[in-house]
Amino acid sequence: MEQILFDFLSKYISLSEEEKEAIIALNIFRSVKKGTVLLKEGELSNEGCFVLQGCIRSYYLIDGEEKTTAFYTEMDVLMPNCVTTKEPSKHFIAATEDAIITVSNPDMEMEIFEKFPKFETLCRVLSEDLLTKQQINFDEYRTSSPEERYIDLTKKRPDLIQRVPQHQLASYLGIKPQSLSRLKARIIQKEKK
Amino acid sequence: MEQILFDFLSKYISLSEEEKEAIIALNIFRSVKKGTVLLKEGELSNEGCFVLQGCIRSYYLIDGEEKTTAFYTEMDVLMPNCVTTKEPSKHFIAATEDAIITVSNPDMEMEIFEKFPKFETLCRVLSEDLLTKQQINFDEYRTSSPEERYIDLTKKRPDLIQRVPQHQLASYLGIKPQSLSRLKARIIQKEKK
DNA sequence: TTCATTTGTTAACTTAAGTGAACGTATTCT
DNA sequence: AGAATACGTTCACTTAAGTTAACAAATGAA
Repeated sequence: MEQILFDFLSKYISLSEEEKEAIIALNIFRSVKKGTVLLKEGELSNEGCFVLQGCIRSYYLIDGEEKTTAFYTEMDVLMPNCVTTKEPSKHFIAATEDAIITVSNPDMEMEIFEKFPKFETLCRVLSEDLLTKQQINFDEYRTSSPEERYIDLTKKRPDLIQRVPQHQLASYLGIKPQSLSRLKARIIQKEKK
Repeated sequence: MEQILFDFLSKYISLSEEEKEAIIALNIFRSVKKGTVLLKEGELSNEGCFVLQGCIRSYYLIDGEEKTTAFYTEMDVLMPNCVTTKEPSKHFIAATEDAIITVSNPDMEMEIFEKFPKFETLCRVLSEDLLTKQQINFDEYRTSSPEERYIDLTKKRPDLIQRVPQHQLASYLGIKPQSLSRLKARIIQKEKK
């Protein structure tokens, strides 16, 4: 299990055995059951997480309706907005599948940064990386239609279409479940021609 | 002019005179004329910038049409995606108004990080901050309609509505200029009632 | 196993954004 | 100054998503 985390980290820096042990000593691995809500609207949290296995979803509750804004799967980093803003969360975080994650908070980071300064470089590069990915994602969302977004998703994250309920997927694409069904039918029609 | 930059940085760390001088010595201030294209699609750049005055715009050219995805104004940090991805840029960056900016690249960062390690902490915290802001922005975009986005913009960035051409604004809101005109007329109608 | 809830699809109708064109007004270039 | 271009709005028509409702299938709990 630890190996997945170290594989991910090795994309950014190489770790000595001592450093790996320091990470394991933090005892950060958690197992989460499907349906578990990790963060509710209005709550404060200072924990970020890394997904080793399973699927975690972020969503807003607006006029009694769930609006899904993100799915975090294997090798994804999840940092709730309230960790940075230090204000009550406006969104929910919940497990859409059974999941195994690691959990960390700023105090733990500080501790590690002091022992091993290169972890701060890791975190800087990682968050610059995440920022760019997020920016590209946002730009793609802005510059495409729901249909294009769906087709794009079948290419970039084909697993999501299988593992996630369609109404959550529709919401993630910015439309209603009925529109997603219609859109899929439309695509099949086009393919036949 | 330098003062604006130091005011911004002081939100994250306090700087000694020596550190301020080290920054000034880098000679990073640039003046940019309205209309100047700073980055074209297909080009590579490793320069990020900070806007001291004026307005810089990011946009994509899709089927001969400009799709505006961001406006950077006073105190905003602009990091083109290609700086991180190291692949040819997919978007353009241009000055929508005359502007004064600072420019920096990873080599300059490295140099500063070595002399003053706390600059790396600054950059880590700054990019974590930007990531969260970007995430909140994206979530708001996803969970609202063009009309809501327009009303939201009048509250959060009222200056933009005055200083930016309406067709760029429409594109930024994810609609055509005609729809923006219609939407504004609709809002006025509602206000009358 | 059965009953209830959740989920996914289809259909008819409504609403709002896209499209193409016209028109008046700025702005810019020569 | 005059012509050309760019800009913003309005209009009629098209297109796609929202809404409401019905129904079938899958899932889950009693």
